Amino acid sequence: MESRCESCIIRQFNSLRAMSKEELKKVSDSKVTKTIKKGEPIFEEGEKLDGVYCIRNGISKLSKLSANGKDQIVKLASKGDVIGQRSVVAEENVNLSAVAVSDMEVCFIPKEHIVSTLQTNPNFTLEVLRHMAHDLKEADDVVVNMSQKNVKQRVAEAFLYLKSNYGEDEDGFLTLTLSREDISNVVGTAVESCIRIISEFKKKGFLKTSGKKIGIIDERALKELAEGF
Amino acid sequence: MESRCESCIIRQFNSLRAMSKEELKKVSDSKVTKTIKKGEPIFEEGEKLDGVYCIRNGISKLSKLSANGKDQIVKLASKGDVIGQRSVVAEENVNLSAVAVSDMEVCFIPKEHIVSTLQTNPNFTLEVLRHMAHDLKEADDVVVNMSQKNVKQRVAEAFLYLKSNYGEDEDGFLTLTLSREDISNVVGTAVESCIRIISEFKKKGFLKTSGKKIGIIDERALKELAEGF
DNA sequence: ATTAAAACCTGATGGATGTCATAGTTTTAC
DNA sequence: GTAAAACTATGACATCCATCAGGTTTTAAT
Repeated sequence: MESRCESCIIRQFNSLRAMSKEELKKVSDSKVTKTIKKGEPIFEEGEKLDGVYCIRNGISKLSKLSANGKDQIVKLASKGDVIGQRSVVAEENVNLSAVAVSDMEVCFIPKEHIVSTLQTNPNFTLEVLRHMAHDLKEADDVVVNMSQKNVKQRVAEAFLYLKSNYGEDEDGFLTLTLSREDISNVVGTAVESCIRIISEFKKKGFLKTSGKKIGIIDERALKELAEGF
Repeated sequence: MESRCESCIIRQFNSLRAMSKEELKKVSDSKVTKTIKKGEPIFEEGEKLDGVYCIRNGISKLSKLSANGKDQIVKLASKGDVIGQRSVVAEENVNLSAVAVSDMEVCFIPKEHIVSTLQTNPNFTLEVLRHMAHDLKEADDVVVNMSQKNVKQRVAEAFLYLKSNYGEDEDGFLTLTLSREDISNVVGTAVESCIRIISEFKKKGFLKTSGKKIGIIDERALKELAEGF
């Protein structure tokens, strides 16, 4: 299952594409590919990371524990995303926990290679910077949504997000199946409230469910609801 | 009032300190110092920025308009902060509006100088990256606070933040006086709710007010409240 | 296949918070 | 210096949403 970074397609989607051949060779020689089962952690909030993780397959939730004991999911990361980068760049302990929400395959890249490339290859640094600028914008948007939209709107948005980012299967169900609790933790609400809203959306014909799988039937209605019409 | 960037103390607090003498000279030759009165905008959401603004004096609110017409304040920027950087780096229109909440003096730096330095000076790029990594962490924290803390806790936090970042005057009032509406927009709540909570804090002896000025009396109580005890 | 555990769902209830109405106070502008 | 405008404050009320309690269904383990 091992492979060379130089020929890894995933790399095209992230900042590693700005590395030179030699830099990439060093990374490839020292990287370690790991398999992570659904539910297992990649790293935990507060840990000191010795490198970053490049996601080859699967999806991870990045979350932060709040004072009241609830986990707020701040971001979902998938194929091509590099996680742990923020903390390596800032030379701080990691501020979020990463847990697999589906089986994953990731490459661990020791930070020495990242740090030394950051110090010498401005193209790479700029590429990382651009990605972080994008993440920051998204985070700003999340802040606004959290404070200005109600739970129903945020639940609607969450499903639209899941569809547009991870797609749906041949039966029209969202490819990424999250537990009701995970959905609640994305939305920032109580599990019961979240379930109630899903039921309501089902009754109104916006959604369909089958076990924990959820499918979007009326995307337009969800969009209008999320936008506040 | 004009001065050279090379001898500007402000620079020590931001990423410009990683510029070389020559780079800084070019910036200094092309920069334009502007005075902005309280209440006036520096730039508006959606605009295309031709440069960044380095704050020499005063404080600006960075906010985003939500679908329901309310302005959510995402960040307060002050002396030494460089604003507009995210959008210049990402080559996107700016995602936030910047409005002065006190009289300000800012230096406008054309983006050519920023972009060319980003492409050639890895130290500078890394410095900008570190700042952005820090902002991203803060944004993550705000997301968690917004979703997991109640309004009372967030109001308490806001005052603690204002004290620790901008200090208080000789009479014990917060140096930065925001309108009740601005406080509400930081906290993400209705003005009336915010005012009611301020009244409650006053009755409990946590705060004192004098006109729109607010002073913290019992910092410990506010901290405990914000942390959820 | 059986049982235990986990996840999902629904109802009842109370507290938190937004909205509307109205009045007092401070600031601004002429 | 005065009137208008903007801001601050408080009450009444409706709604949203979290919590608790109790059920059902699904999943996992033996």
